[in-house]
Amino acid sequence: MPSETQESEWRNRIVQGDCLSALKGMPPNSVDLIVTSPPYADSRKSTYGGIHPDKYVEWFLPIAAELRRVLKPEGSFVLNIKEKAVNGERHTYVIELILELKKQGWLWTEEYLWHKKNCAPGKWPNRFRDSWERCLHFNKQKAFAMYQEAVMVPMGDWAKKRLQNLSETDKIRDTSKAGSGFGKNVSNWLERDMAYPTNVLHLATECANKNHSAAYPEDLPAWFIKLFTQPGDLVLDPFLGSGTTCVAAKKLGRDYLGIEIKEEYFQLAQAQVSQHFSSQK
Amino acid sequence: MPSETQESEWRNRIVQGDCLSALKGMPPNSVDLIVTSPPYADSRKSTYGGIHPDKYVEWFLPIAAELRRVLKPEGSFVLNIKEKAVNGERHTYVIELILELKKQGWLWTEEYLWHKKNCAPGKWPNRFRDSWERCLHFNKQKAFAMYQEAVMVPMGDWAKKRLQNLSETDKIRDTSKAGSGFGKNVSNWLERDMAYPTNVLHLATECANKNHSAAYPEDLPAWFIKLFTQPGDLVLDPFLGSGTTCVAAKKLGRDYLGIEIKEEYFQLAQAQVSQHFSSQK
DNA sequence: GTTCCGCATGAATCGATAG
DNA sequence: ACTATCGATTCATGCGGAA
Repeated sequence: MPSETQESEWRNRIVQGDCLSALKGMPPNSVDLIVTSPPYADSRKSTYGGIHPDKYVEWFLPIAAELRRVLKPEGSFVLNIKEKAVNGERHTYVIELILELKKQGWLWTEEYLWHKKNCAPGKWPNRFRDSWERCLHFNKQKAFAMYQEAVMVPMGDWAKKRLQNLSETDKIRDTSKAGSGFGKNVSNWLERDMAYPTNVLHLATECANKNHSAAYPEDLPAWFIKLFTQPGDLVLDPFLGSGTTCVAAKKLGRDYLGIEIKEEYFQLAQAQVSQHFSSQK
Repeated sequence: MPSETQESEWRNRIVQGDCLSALKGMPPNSVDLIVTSPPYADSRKSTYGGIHPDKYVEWFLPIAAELRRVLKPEGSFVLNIKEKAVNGERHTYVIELILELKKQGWLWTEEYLWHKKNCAPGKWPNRFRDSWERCLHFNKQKAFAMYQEAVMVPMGDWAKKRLQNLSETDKIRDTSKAGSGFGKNVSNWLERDMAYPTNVLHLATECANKNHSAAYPEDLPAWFIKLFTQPGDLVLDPFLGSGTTCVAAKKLGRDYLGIEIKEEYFQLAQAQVSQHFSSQK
């Protein structure tokens, strides 16, 4: 960790260390977006020092307070998380966390979903395979940065047909509408082969043939990075893992800052990001 | 409402009245499955007497206590619900309700999702269209009835490719085999091509062109009815609305009980169910 | 009898305006 | 300052009429 708290020291770096300590060294109001997938409760205890579900909220809250401090007022915080099933029930630490984060001052703006196209197989007597995770969206204030056009998607089939066969009367009608001042955005209609997405991301999980267990597809942080930042903005992941968030940010021309406590993952993350640089040049 | 509390009085009927009062007249441990979509907070205030978001939990809890009383020990309770956006934030009444239901003794077994294929349009500066709702699954005890085979689905790409590559003669042969009742082999193949679903239901909302506004596609209760009951079991919907749950139950050979307070919806629900009867005969 | 196209219609939400 | 109402925005779906 650098001892200076100048902003330039906190850009395009991967820091090894405890994220709470590292965050405390950072200047306030300097991050545009936080995207992270924290260690899951009790899972992979051997590899990551799992947190017991009953202790999860109290473990996370001090970190969240620091995240709130370093985030810009118009910034966003996206938390990818899913509660485990414990003793046949869904544990409540995630929803308790939402309530506590609100007490901390966070606004719970939205709950996006990651609907996994392919999820781990398995069979249990009391439940099916879990194919979704929460992407909780928090803010410091009601007015925050959002660039919706950056994530538009092609429209449904019907639109293609419509646009192909756009009749003369249709065109005339649209024009006259605009002329009379009612249809304020003709361009919207004419250029309309793209639509805004919904709050569900339907992405596949990353394939397993990489030499790390990144259960977080690059498309996930990439989507939120496009949606909530512009090129040159700073993206923070306090639980970097194998580096996915930083790679996504760099590929999109954003600055990144990753924090990772485990030596092994820290090395891996550095390698992933460097690899991208070299392949770029 | 009947004054008797004999079980036969509470099967294959639609009751008009306040659901809390009606439930209190019911015998305990008599229902196999409760599937319902209660009036959403503050919505349809004009037509349904909307409940204020801040009062939602306290309004729902006494009803939930009665539901728990009438549910069989091995029964399930599926609650389709989604929180509103209030003042730019997602309201917390749904997650507070989960915590309170647990205090009441319910087990929060799972959270299924309804991922809507088509969701309401709209554009806002701070969020996208909401295309999902929660289907919270609660139980009285850890061991409950679940018939997973009843909701198996055709397998994914692997099966599709196989079917694509089948020659026409193969298809005909397979079809005729199946149709003629031969072929344990065929059924084996079919079973191999079937997989257990996940905890996400990807269904379209019912379209508006019907003469009632059932914003609850019949496939949704039907799926849970198949999953958690057997023919002859009793399915309860304490907020019946236009009757969708009862129609789904009856079509699947289950007994039903619907409770609806609004005269208009009560009439509509009765009509819907009768219509199904007559078209059956 | 098909296929195609036009159209109305939402379990929505926000911001502005009015009381 | 707080609540109530209204207009604007937006797109997948299925019906009905047309080709």
